[in-house]
Amino acid sequence: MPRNDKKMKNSQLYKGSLNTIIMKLLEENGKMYGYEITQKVKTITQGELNITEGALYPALHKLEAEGLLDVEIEKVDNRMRKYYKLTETGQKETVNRLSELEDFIRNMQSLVNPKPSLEF
Amino acid sequence: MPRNDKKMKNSQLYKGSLNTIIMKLLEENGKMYGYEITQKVKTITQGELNITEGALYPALHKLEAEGLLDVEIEKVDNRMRKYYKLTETGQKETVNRLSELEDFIRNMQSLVNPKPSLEF
DNA sequence: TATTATGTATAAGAATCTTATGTATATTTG
DNA sequence: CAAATATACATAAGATTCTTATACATAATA
Repeated sequence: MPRNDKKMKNSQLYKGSLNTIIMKLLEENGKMYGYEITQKVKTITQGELNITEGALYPALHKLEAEGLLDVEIEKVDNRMRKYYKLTETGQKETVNRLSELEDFIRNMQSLVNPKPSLEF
Repeated sequence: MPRNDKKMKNSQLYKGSLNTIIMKLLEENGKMYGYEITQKVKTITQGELNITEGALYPALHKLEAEGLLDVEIEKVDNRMRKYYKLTETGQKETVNRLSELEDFIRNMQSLVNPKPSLEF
């Protein structure tokens, strides 16, 4: 059974951003399951970012182990789903992560798009 | 001889962005040496991003090995400097990397700051 | 004279991700 | 209806990138 995923590989730039993405999506949507997260990200980025299972599931397990996520298992259509949601700690930490992301983006833009000192 | 660098550690988000930063700075400044790059980045980001030597020098060596950078050794004040500059290939690749960075930032903003469908 | 600044370098280990699998059920397509 | 695709989870091996800790050396400062 071949996996015909056309694995166009993500830019190295995404390395390190997965946890923040997961936490933000959970903050926004209350609870989500793994597969749903991959699809949501694909949709939002118009196919530009594809989260692989090999990255996603270990990340979810780690966030759970760190006490940032809670899990709740459901069975839908005879298929298992593991719904994740932010714990209270997770909610607080999400604020920090999003703040870090803003700083990061701002810094990257400063580096790449340096403002001319003055113009006229 | 202790290094008293107050190593406040960088956010994981920066992981994967170092090559792009180096190439952009070289595109902008023509040629730079390693230490100069660390200082420039520190200045531009107002101390928020500190590139460590352990990350920088291997990255420079790799970019050189990939044919994206050329190196030229100078001796200033009896101290060695290795000036790096983009090769022609490196210049072309820099355009791609910057384009990737723009896409990355755009995608992260879409994920984190989803637009309301319509507002009024 | 001891520390800090300048300057390069590498090695060990951590963290994150890709790639390749494995298992299982439901749905769609040829 | 059989095969492929979609849905849904999981892990292991290896690659890549980075942190941390060193190492060496000279110049400037406290």
